[in-house]
Amino acid sequence: MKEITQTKQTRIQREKRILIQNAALEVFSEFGLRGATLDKIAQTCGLTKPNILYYYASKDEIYTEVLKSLLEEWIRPLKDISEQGDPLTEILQYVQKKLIMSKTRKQESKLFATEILHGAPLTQNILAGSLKETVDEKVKLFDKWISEEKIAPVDPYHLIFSIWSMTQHYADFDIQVHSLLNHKNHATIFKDAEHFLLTFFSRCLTRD
Amino acid sequence: MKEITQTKQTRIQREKRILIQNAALEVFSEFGLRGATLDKIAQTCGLTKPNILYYYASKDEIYTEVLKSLLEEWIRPLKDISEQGDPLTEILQYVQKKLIMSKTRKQESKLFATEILHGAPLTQNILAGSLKETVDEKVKLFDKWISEEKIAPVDPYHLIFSIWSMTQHYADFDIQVHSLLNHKNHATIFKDAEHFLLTFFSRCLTRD
DNA sequence: TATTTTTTTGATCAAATGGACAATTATTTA
DNA sequence: TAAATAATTGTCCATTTGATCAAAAAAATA
Repeated sequence: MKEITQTKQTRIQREKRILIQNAALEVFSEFGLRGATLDKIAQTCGLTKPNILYYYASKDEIYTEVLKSLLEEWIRPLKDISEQGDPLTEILQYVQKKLIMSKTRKQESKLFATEILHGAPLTQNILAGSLKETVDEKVKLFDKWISEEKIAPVDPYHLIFSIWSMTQHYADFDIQVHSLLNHKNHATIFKDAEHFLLTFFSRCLTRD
Repeated sequence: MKEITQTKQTRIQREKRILIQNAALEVFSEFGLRGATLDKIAQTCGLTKPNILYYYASKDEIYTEVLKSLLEEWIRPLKDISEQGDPLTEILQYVQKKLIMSKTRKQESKLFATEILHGAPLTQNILAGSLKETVDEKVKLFDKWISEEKIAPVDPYHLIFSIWSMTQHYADFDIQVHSLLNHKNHATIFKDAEHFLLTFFSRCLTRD
């Protein structure tokens, strides 16, 4: 039976599905949805192609599954921004967390970037739902902080976009970054980026 | 004869090649190198597949050609930054130009983004050469301005990265931007973005 | 251990796709 | 206008690739 209900998952099913997802993340992030092949995924995780299709009905299903399982983790740092903390500190910490994610989870960043870049064909609803909810919530919080004159008045939506774009740039366009920086040491690049970003955002969020 | 030397190009060759390039830009930017098919390009420009292959030896050649012919235009605004002008004005004007390009040349922006994201397989040398040259030149200029205390001391490379990432974000991730901004009017989004970015960068580049 | 269920795989298929080519048609040139 | 050259296309091919399926192997269960 191919029916796989949450409670009746076999040990083998659990193991193999994770195996496949890891391989899929690697291949999808490098080649995109269309560039990735089941053969490549199969080879990466050491299974045969039909065996993969025993666990997932189609290539698209694997792709959607991988994205869905990453989304939660991807949004978390934004959710972590707390109304209780010091506004500037909270935002700078968010910047830092996003930069660390670009450093340590490059594949995930590239996967999301490719997906959105090409119109988010399979995840538009997910992104428009779960993500939008959290963003709207934090925008309200930022607006509150602005009205209380705790941070400088800036458009909260565009502030979030700027944090995303500047931090993710180091993951998504790593080839270019490294090339232009003479293939400087990876750790050094991120140390410099961190310094730049923190200076940048603290200046911009501090009232004159 | 398939030899097409610069001087011996037929009227038809000139016209058709441009026709193909425009169609190719449209298709490649939407689907990526692998997702795009010769059939789609042919359909888009109203030619037959073999006819396209009469003008270009392969799909890859079309792709490389499109990228190459765009690169010049893409780098130009950076080149335009002038040592003679007022430093802050020059940089803010560059930000503005890049944002306008995101607004009016979305396809090109997405094409470059996809290319670099996936390792720039066909243009790595181009990017590492022509682009790097210009970047290095402007970095020197920025460093000069910093030593003359005309702009605040920031890492010039990361400053350029931040300009690129923040402006291109509005083209590359337009789906997400529109979705999160409740599909607000296109012009309004860019007006808001411009205001945000100019405020942002002028604050950061002004010495305390 | 015997039986049932799950897992694995070799063989195969159909569709998609990049590309080749000869024959035909259109255009240029002498 | 006739010959030469350029442009176009219908047809075909080889490869890739997502997916199927029946049979075999392995694991779980009674």
